[in-house]
Amino acid sequence: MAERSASGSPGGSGAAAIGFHPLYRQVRERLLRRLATGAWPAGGMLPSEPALAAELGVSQGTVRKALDALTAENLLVRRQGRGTFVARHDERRILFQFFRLVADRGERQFPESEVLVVVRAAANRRERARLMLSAPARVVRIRRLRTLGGRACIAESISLPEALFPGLWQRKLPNNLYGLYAEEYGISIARASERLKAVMLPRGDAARLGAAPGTPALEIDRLAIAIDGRRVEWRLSRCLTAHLHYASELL
Amino acid sequence: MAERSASGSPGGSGAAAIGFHPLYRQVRERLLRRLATGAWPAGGMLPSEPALAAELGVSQGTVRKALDALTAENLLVRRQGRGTFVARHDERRILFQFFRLVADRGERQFPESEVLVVVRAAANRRERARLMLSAPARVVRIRRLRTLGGRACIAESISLPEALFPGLWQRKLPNNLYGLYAEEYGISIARASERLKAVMLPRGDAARLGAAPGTPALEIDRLAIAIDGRRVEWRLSRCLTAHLHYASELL
DNA sequence: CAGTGGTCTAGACCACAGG
DNA sequence: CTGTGGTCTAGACCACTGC
Repeated sequence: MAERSASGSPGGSGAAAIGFHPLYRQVRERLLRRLATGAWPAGGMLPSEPALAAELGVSQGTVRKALDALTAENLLVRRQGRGTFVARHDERRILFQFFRLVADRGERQFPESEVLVVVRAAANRRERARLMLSAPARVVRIRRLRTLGGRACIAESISLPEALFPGLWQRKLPNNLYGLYAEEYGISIARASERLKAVMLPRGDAARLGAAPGTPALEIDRLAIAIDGRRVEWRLSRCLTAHLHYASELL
Repeated sequence: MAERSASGSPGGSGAAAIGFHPLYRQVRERLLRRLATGAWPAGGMLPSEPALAAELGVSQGTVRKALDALTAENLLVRRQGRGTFVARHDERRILFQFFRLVADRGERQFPESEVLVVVRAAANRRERARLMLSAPARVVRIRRLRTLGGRACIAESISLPEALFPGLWQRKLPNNLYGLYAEEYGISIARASERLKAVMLPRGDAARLGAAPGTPALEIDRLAIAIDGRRVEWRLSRCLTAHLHYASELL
C-alpha cells in the first residue's frame, strides 16, 4: 500500500480532503473484501501479521488494528501461539451469536430441528419488503419445528431468495443452516437483526406445537445479513416461552 | 506504577506465576475503582492521557488501551479535541443502551412515565432471589405506567433494595430513574440483563393499560447491575406489542 | 526450538475543538 | 494558537502452541 488510495495520511504525506479514512480502516476493508470473496477457506489460517504487513506495505501495528476490528465483528478468530483464522459457523458460534433462547432452568443448548416442508414460490409482498427483492423474484420457503430439551417449542418459517441458493429446495437440510449457507453457497452470515413481539399462537402453529390456539407466543422476526451486506434470509419464529426465555444483554 | 502489583510484566522484569494480568488491565481496574468511588463527577473530564500516564508511571499507549476498554463498556466517552469524560445517564444513552422498544413505524423514542404507587415492604422471595438479598431485607416498590407516542403500552413494576436508596420512597420520581440513581445516590448502572417471555396480560395490568385481560404481552424481566457489580434494580415490564417491537441486534 | 499473537514503549505527526 | 484524542511506526520482549 505504497499509495494511499484516498484521503487520510497521518504519518505520511498527502492531504485530507473530505471524510477521513484511517489506514487501518482501509486495511480492514481490503481484508474484508478478500474474506467476502472466499480467498481463505472457512476455518483456514490467514498469513501472519508480519507477512500481511509486508504484503500491504503497512506496519504490523496497523495490520493488528484491522485484524482486531474484524475479530470484534466475529469474522475472524485469533488464538495466541496458533494464528488468525476465518470464523466458522459451527454450533458453538451460532449458539452464542445467533441463538438467544434459553431454558429457564438448565444450560444454554442448541435446538434440534425437524423440517416439515420445503417449497418454491413467488415472493410475497412481505418477503419482498424484508429481503429487498423486486417483484418477480422467487423464494425458497422452509417450515421447521424445533425442539429444546425434548420439548417442541419453536415453529419456524424461513424464506430465502432462490437466486442465491440454487438447488437448495431439493437438498437434505441440516440442523445448522448457516453452516450450510457458508459451506455450499459461500454465503457467510455476519449479523442479524431481530424484532420481537408477543402474539397469539395461530391455529397452524398451535397444532404443530401441540398447544392451544390463542396461547401467547414470542414472535421473532429475524433478518440475516451476509458479510457483504446482502439480505440473505428472513425467518419468522413463534416460540412457546412457558419454560424458555429470550436472553438479552444490555452492555 | 513503578511496582507491578501482581504478575505479568512484558517489557519489564519480574516473573508471571499463575494467571497473567497485562498492565493495561491493571490500569483499567485502577481507573474503574476510581470511577466507582465517584472520584470524578458524572460528566466531568478526566486528566489527559499524558497526565494519567505520568501519574501511573506507564506509557501513554497503555493508558490509551485502558481508556478504550472503559469506553467500550460505555463508562467513559471520548471526544477528539475535547477530552475523556465520565459517561452520564442522559436520555440519549438510556435510549440507545437500555431501551429496546421501538414503534413499528416511526422513530426511536423515549417513553413518558406516570408513577402509580410507591411502597416500602419486606422483600418477597422473588425479589430476594433476583437482587441477592438476605431474608429480612426491605425493598422500595414502584409501579409505573409508560406511554409511547401517546399510547399507554407498558406496565412496569420496579423493586430496589431500600438500603441502597434511603428516602427514595418519598421523593418525586423523574422519568429517567437511572439518572436519579447516579445523581442522588452515586450509583451508576453499567449494564443490565433481560429475560423475555410472552405471557397473557394479567387483570391488573390489563385494566391499567386499557386492554382486554388475556391479551398477549411481552414480559421483560430486567436486572440492572451497577459499575461495581452490585445488583441494584429489578424491573418487570409488561408491554403491549400491537404497534411496538423489541429490537435486538445480533452482532 | 521456531513461529504465532499479545503487550509495552517512545516518538512523530494528524484531526479536531475552543479560545 | 494550544491542548486534546487519534493514527502510524519501529522495535523489543512476553506468553502460548506445537514440533
